[in-house]
Amino acid sequence: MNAADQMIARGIARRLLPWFRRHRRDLPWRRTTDPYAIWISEAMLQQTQVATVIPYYERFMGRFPTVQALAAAGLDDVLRMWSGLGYYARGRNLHAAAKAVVDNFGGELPSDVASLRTLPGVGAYTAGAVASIAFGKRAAVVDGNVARVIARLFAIREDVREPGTRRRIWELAEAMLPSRACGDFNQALMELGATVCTPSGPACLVCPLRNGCRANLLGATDVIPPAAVRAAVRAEVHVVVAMECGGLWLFVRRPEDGLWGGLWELPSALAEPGNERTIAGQLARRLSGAAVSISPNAFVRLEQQLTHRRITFVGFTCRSKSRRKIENGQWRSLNKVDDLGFSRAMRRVLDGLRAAVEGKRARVASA
DNA sequence: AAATCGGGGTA
DNA sequence: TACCCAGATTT
Repeated sequence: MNAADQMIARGIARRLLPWFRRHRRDLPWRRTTDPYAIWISEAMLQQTQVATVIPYYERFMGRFPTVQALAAAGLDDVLRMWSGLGYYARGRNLHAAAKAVVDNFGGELPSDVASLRTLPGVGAYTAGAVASIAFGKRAAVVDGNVARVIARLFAIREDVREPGTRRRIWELAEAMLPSRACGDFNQALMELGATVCTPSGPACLVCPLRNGCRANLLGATDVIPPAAVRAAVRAEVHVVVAMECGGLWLFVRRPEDGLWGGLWELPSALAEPGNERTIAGQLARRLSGAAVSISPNAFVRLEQQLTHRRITFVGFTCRSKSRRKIENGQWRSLNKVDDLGFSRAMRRVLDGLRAAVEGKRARVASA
């Protein structure tokens, strides 16, 4: 880092901290000093916007108010509270980390970056955030907001996702840290990125750092930082088999690794456009262990957009002669599955199934 | 270094 | 539609 960068870096906090005191949003996790609560919020905020997190945070803290409560809970219970929030490894890691805090740290969240980093799901960002915000330690953070703000302040035109660029941005973030109020300073940088120094159309006119910002002086905030190059979205078809026997339906738990790891679902399999019913038939036969006939028509067909794929769900019903015991499976009433964690996509499939079952019941009743 | 992992907000 | 969000982990 050169001397000019050092000069700029040291002047940031003096302008940013007063701005933050006036403009800080009132967020649930800013009303507490409990390190556990702050940690939960940071885990939920990974790749997830503030507005999305708020209701999940409130529910989660109501159900697991302490690290002991979280550590004592079952994984299913944790994933159920995470249901719909996405990136479910976060929930699994949080649960494992809570147990580690109880087992290895006497039930108190460690306060230093190195110890925090040993917890599953706690990376460089989260360790710095918890250390600085919850414990007042002098630790930097770099998230998407901070990377964008720093790239613009110093007119860094390289891809901020490149490791070399990331290292430079971390160094600058550390150089900018004031000697105290580091938690506020880190939050201020992120708040600025979220509300003023936005990805497109930043509000430079009201930015407290506009005078020292090289991208602003160059009129280059629209090209700094450069947009990410993203992988193409691929299309997939997932068939779903809703297998019923005596009013109960078969649910299975997905393997812990991979998409929607550890969540529950109606049994599903990857298919190709056109062979949905064939694949569904094979899946149904494998599950029931006997010849079964699946419905001629799909009870639901819907699309779920993920970041890197567009998944079409096609669901078929079938009736099993017996409720076979399936590993990681349960036979449940359709209306009593609130204790299971589902993906957003599977919840929509289940809504479609309930509607189809209700519709059939109504037709039978009126006949 | 690259791939993987969700779902929603916003222009 | 395209891009991004208080990233971490695995390969």
